[in-house]
Amino acid sequence: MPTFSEILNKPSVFLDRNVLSPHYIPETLPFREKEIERIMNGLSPALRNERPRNMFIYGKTGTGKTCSVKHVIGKLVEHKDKGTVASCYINCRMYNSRYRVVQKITKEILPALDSMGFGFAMLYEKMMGEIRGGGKRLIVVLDEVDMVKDLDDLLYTLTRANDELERGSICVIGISNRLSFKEQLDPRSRSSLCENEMVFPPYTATQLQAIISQRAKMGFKPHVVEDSAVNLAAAICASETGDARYALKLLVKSGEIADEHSLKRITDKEVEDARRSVDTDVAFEAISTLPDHQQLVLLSIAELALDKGKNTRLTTGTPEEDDSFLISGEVYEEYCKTARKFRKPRRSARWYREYLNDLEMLGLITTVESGQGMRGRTRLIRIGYPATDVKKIVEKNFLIIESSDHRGA
DNA sequence: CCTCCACAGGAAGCGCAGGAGT
DNA sequence: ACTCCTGCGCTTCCTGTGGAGG
Repeated sequence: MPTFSEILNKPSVFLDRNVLSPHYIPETLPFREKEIERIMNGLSPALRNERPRNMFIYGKTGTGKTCSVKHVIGKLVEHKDKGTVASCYINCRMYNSRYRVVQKITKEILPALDSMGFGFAMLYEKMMGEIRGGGKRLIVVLDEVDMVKDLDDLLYTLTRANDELERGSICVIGISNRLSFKEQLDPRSRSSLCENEMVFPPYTATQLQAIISQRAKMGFKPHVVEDSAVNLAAAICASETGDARYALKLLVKSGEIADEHSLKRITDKEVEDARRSVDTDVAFEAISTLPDHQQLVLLSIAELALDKGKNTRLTTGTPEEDDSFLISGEVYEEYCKTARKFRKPRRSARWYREYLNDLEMLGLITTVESGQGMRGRTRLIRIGYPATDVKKIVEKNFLIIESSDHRGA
């Protein structure tokens, strides 16, 4: 049995793990100089006590959108003549409705107030009072803005608020990784949010390589990471999505693997191993935090996909145009069975469709509208992760839930 | 051509939880 | 302690929608 001091004194390849965290904001963001300058220009009116124009930023995940905005906001509030500038960063995955967003803003600018349980009108008045009173130039960053359910209402509220304010103002910066969501917006809210638009392109392989090696130098002890390992990590990410966050995860995991095996260096092999491990970690995280019924739907899809795989095992040589698509209706039937098996009251078919949309948004499944050859209009569903893994994760989760239920009952 | 099927997704409304106002 | 109000998850009902089949 090791002691804590033994564990703490165990040699490690890491120098500073914080640097490798996706939340770390470096002093300089390579390859984003132009974008940062534009954001700074856009927000600079706040320092002259004017209202900055709203801004909408989009780009794929891990292209440095959030990082750049946080970087600029950080510089802004550090500025010596910041005057009445205030900022509020909101991740809309957690604050996904007009009510929650306004509640979060109010709590942020009025920390003394215990904002739980107020009605919307009350919160709104408190917020407005605070902005008016301080003549505040409030900058609200709405990250993953497409997650907000009543976004039109929210944007309307926030832009209308400016008309009511004779002192102070609200400026909205929306960040999204889905370009298409802009089309679903009400024309009025679209024009107000998109007063100023920016696109963050994905990093190229060489850019990723530079970013990773910069971070690796700060995060690991000298000469730990082999150059070829950095190149491999960059190549893996560039070929998949150009997601810099994924690249950082790979590095961290590689380091952990190296520590585990008491290795002094990180080579291609550790990166390869890390890749497999990161992929299952991501899936596990995404799936196990899902609400119960979404997990049940996912499990049903996984089981049907496995059944179908077995039946069509004879015709193995059809990787393209594989008919592993499932029909919405049959998945719902399977879901009802699964729900009964786990003694959960089943949700209605309408709500089940809503779950499908959520699962698709998370990239756990993909769906396509049925074309010809199909009867009627339905959705064809395909699972995004290996069905066996999904099944294992969900069933494990439910075994835990069930056993704790029994103890409770 | 029309009708039917098998769904998609909008609208309305319901019950509940939890805080405000009295 | 009570009533009122609000947000939220959900169901029920309903109106599209696009190909299959007669």
